Amino acid sequence: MPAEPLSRYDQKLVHVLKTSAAVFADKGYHSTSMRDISRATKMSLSGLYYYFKSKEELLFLIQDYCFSTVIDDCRRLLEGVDDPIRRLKLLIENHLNYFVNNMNEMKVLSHEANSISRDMFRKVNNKKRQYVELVMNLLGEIARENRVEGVDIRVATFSLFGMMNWIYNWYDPRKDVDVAGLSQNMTRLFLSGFLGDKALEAKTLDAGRESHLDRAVSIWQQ
Amino acid sequence: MPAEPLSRYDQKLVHVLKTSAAVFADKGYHSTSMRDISRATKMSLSGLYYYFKSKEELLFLIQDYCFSTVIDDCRRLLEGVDDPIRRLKLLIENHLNYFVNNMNEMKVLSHEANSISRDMFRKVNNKKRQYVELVMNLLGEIARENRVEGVDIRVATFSLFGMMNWIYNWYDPRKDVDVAGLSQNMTRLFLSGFLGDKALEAKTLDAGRESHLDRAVSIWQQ
DNA sequence: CCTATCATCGAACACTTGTTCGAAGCGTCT
DNA sequence: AGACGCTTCGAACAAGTGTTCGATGATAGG
Repeated sequence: MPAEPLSRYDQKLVHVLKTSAAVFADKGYHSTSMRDISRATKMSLSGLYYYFKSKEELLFLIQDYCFSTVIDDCRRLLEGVDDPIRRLKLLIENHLNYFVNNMNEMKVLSHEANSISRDMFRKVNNKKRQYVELVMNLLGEIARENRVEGVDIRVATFSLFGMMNWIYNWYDPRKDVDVAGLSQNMTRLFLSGFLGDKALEAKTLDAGRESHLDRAVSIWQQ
Repeated sequence: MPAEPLSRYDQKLVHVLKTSAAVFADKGYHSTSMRDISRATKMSLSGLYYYFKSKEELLFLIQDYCFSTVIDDCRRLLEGVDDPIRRLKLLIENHLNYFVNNMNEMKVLSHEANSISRDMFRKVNNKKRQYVELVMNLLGEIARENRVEGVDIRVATFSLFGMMNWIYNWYDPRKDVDVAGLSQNMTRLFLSGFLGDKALEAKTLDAGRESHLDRAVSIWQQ
């Protein structure tokens, strides 16, 4: 539901962003030259600088635009839904759906977060933090309502993000389950893991609490 | 348990690798110059090339050495353990323990996997594939024994790796739970999620199977 | 048709990059 | 001492980098 038609300028900007994101996703930000971007967008090298004033700002625009959309979509989707478990399920669905449909941008967002300067980083990171806090609070709420015990909320939150964000490393739309299946699987994996099965826990987890590891012994440990 | 004392050469090589890994982890491979490495290791620029013949090989050595150790440690640890659930728990513990104690190298391994050439990539990736298959088979076995249904094994496998490997994005040893707690949390999250709670599932998951998402509507979708 | 604004371009600049090469330092054994 | 192999170095090179600048083409309104 685009609010208004995009101007010629905006249309071309979006095209440049989308194309650049694909190249960045493929070769990585730092090993992509502006000449690569020029080739991919079929624009002259100097012509690109009409749309942004540095390579770094190009990366920022991709990240900011992309992440803003995830959050806005999420906010809109969760509006009016009260049950925290249902909210979580919708959030997971939205996140994965957007991720799969914009894999290039999301890869760039996940992978090149540290490749921009302090100020820009801060701006993107603020939104990121908001999003993380949304999830963390949601999990806290669910934990309270369902008397979840023995799970660190921070660990749970980032485990969920890890599950979801890792997909750009392996997910192949052509051979893997579709987005709906992906959402269903991950929702089930995480949610019933988070809520826990008290009987099961007692049986399988407490039995081997002692650690079987020496400290990591390797050549790395000087 | 180092089998034999390292030669002067090997000692220095390891020092170079470890130092370089820290710099790569901090600034990223591509935006780290050989001059940065030279500064960090307090060696001359050309002196470095006595230990490897290109920047790329340096990255490869870090990745290969580091990953080989994870796998070897894992193999050794699992030897003689038959119960698949216990095997999985040990594997998770080993993985996280090594990850936390060698965060720089693991970050480089996870983050810069695509930054090396075809041949080197293939060599590292073979080991990676072995490792992934080990886990995937393990999960298959557990699923069979416990009549786990409705979970895609591939999705489950990479969800587990996602949970574990994502930690370099957030884990801070100074403020988060220690490795033991981390293992415990993630083991519980994943395992009881994977094994599932049939009663819970029926109650919370089937209720909302319809998707509440339009396709991702955003400026990105041309 | 003229003009003002938007959009694009080629060519060049200043700088950093990874890598090489020959020579010198170092320690150890004869 | 002498000689040999292992290790380190300074200086230089060729290639590629992001960015700038002034000028040219396109487009639409008067």
